[in-house]
This record gives sequence, C-alpha cells and structure tokens, in this order.
Amino acid sequence: MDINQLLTRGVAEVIVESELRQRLASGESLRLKQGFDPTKPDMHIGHAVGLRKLRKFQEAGHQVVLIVGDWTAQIGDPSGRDETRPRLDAATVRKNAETFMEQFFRVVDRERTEVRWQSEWFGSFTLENALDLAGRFTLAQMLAHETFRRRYDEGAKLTILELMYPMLQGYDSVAISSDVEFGGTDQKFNNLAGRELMGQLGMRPQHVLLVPLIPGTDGRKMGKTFNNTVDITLSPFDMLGKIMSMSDEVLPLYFEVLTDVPLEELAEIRAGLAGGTANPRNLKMRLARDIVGQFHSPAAAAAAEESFVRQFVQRELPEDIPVFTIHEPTNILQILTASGLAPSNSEARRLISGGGVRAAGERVASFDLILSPGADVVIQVGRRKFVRVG
RNA sequence: GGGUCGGUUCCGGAGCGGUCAAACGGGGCAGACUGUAAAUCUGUUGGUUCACACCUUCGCAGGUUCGAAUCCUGCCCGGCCCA
Repeated sequence: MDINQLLTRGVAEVIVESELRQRLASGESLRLKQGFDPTKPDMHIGHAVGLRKLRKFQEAGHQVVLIVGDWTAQIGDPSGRDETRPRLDAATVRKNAETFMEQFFRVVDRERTEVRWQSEWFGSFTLENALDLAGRFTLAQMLAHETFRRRYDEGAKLTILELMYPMLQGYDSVAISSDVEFGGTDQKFNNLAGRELMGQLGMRPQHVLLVPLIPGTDGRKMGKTFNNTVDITLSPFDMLGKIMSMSDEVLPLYFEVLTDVPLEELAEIRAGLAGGTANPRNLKMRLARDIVGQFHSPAAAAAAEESFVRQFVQRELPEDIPVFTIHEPTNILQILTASGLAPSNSEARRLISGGGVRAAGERVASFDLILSPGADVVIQVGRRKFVRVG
C-alpha cells in the first residue's frame, strides 16, 4: 500500500508527519504501539478504524506491540472524562483483557503482534522510579490537557492519581521502544507524554498517528449513552441491521474509514449522495455487507442481508424464532416477562397499552389474553423481538 | 483543621414538611410516518397490581413529626475560601 494512503486515509493527524513519512520510505520495520485498558472490553466499529490502520501497517511489514494496561486500568483514562473512574480488581482486569484481545485479533494480525503487559515493568517499579517519573512533568503541562484543565477550572474532582495516567502511558513507550503510537484523537495528550518522556531519556521520540473518532450511527458522538455504536461482537444479522439503521449523513465517512473502497469510487459515492442521484438505502446495504463481511464472512453477510430483506422489507417472520414452552394456560404478561421480551410485568403492560405487542400478527389489546400449551403462537414485541409460544 | 456550598430516579437538573415515585430537558422503549435513515408527531419511562392500594427509591445511620427527598444530629464523599 502506498505510504500516502497509509498516512492520510482515515487518519486525523500524524506527529511528526514528514519524519514518519521518511522512515516509512526507508523500508525500516517499525514498532507500532497500541495500548488499551482492560476496563470496558467491548469494542465497536469506532475502534475498528484504528485497528484497520494497524492492519494496513502490518501488511506493509511493521510490527504491532499491544500493551495491556493492567496498571493504567486501575487509574482509568481521564481523557474526555468528567469524573474519576472506579478502580478495578485484578481478576476483572484479566478477564477483560482476554475479551478485548479476542476482539482485537479479529482485525489485527496476531502473527505480527507482540503482546506485553504493563506489569512486566510496573510490577517492579519502586517509589523511587515513580518519583523520578513524576518529577519529569510539571503541573502546567498537565493542565494543558483539555480534560484536566476543564475539570480543574470547573472545580470538579481531579486526583493526583489521574495526573499519573499520562505519565504511565508515556513510560510504556519507553519500556517497549515504541516507534509510532496509535490512538484516537482523544489520546493525543497521552501519546505526546510518551514523546516527551522518550526525549528526556535520550531516546528517539515516538511518532504519533491519530485516527478520527467517528460519529455514531445517528451522527452524534459515538458512545454507549446514545446507544449508537455497532459492537463488533454482534451477530451478522444484528450488525447488518445496526448499520442499516444509521443516519445517511455518516455514510461517506464510514465508507472512507471502514472499507477499502477506492478513493475514486468514494468520491463518486459522495457526489451521488450530495446530488441525490444515488440511493442511500442501497449504499447503506453495500456498506453493511462490506463491514459484516470483514467481521464475519461474505457468505454470512449475504445470508444476513437475505434475512433482513425478508423480515424488514417483506415483513415476514424471521426464520429462527426462539421457542418458549409453557405447560399450562398462561397469561400474556407472564409470557412476556418469563420469555425475556419484557423486563417486568409493569413494562409488559406498558408495551401492550402502547400497542407494541402482537400475537399471531394481531395487536394485543388486553392484559387478560391467555395462551395454552401447544398454541404455537408467535408473540412479537416491537419490530424485532419474537418468541414462539407453545 | 476552620468556614461555606453541595450529594435526587439512566444522565442533567427541579423540589425544600403532606397534593412526590418525585417538575422539566436529554437518553431509552413503544406507536404513526418511512428506506429498521433523518426530521416530525404521540404515548411511556421503579416494582407488585384490573384498580383502590401497597412496597422499594432522593449519599449513609439515627432522630423529631400523625407524616420527611424536604427539619435535627452524627458520619461518608466532593467543590470553593481560609490555614
């Protein structure tokens, strides 16, 4: 792959670009640092943007060094956070790390990855080491971090521990002799701390490659609170559906950073959408197929599309409806809660009152509906939750 | 250590002795419209209940009161000012 595309497509910023460009051109094999904190192990396609970039670099002959932040996880990355995170215990950290890596290697080549745990170096860190590290950064430097600055100015809680976070992450770069650190744009400060530290210790400062944080499927900031992520562990069908339900406005960007569609074609897509000559729905399906194909397989993507069309376009019942067996005549409310279609009887009532429940295709109007064993009736909640009662 | 302000339901944020399961906004869920898009509109958003009602919830623990998210005491946590 050409260096230009490596450094520009789906890339927000490179520090220092001219230097990194030169090193890449030299044919040297670089050590690419990617760290993660085993706090929230669930990855979504926003993370995939960076992982895909790592993959491309691997294909160009470079080595990924994945750092498991088992120490920084206990602090919690303050970047973009308004409050201190709770600290985690070791067992949770380990479990999260495993979950994370399983997902990480769905995109990144395991063969060209070296996995390192922070405890390798921080496990034997002494107070003397810690003090030395702390002495290399000033408060003013820390307050240059927007997150710290804002919290400080607003009078929110901000512990010294949190100030340690960028220092520890920076030290990781020293420990593994990083050449390029990868991260989202929100990681800039932390990554620069690595540069700073390496420079102070007489090492060649690492370069930094920042990938953009993409908006969620609804165009707002991607995050769990908005329920607008597409988790990479989703089944082909759910993943396809999630992508199909996204806002048109994010389509071009998603194509750019999550697919290998050639740049010329990308330009056509943009033009088509802007000019109204392209059907967004069809493009979205193409995008969905592409992405599902990456995380699962093209065959799985095709099958998912088929199911999708059947269920949502032709409005037929899905093929695989879970069966809920009852042994005696049972009230609809009990069925809804016991089968998991509703979290409580109260919620089940609300759903029925709001017209959100169907039995055998008919809207359920009463709380008193009783179904008998062997009735073989499909109960539907909303558009996508089904259960076959028998 | 002293002074002072504050800790409310998923989030933000009202409430300041009963009419509070708690305004309003956001988010979620469901419905209409659709391309499972956006925008818009409607309903709903602790639990048990047909319902009256009851139970749990407003940092924690006690107390005052017929009655407390609201008052008092102690404690925990945070901000600010002083040291």
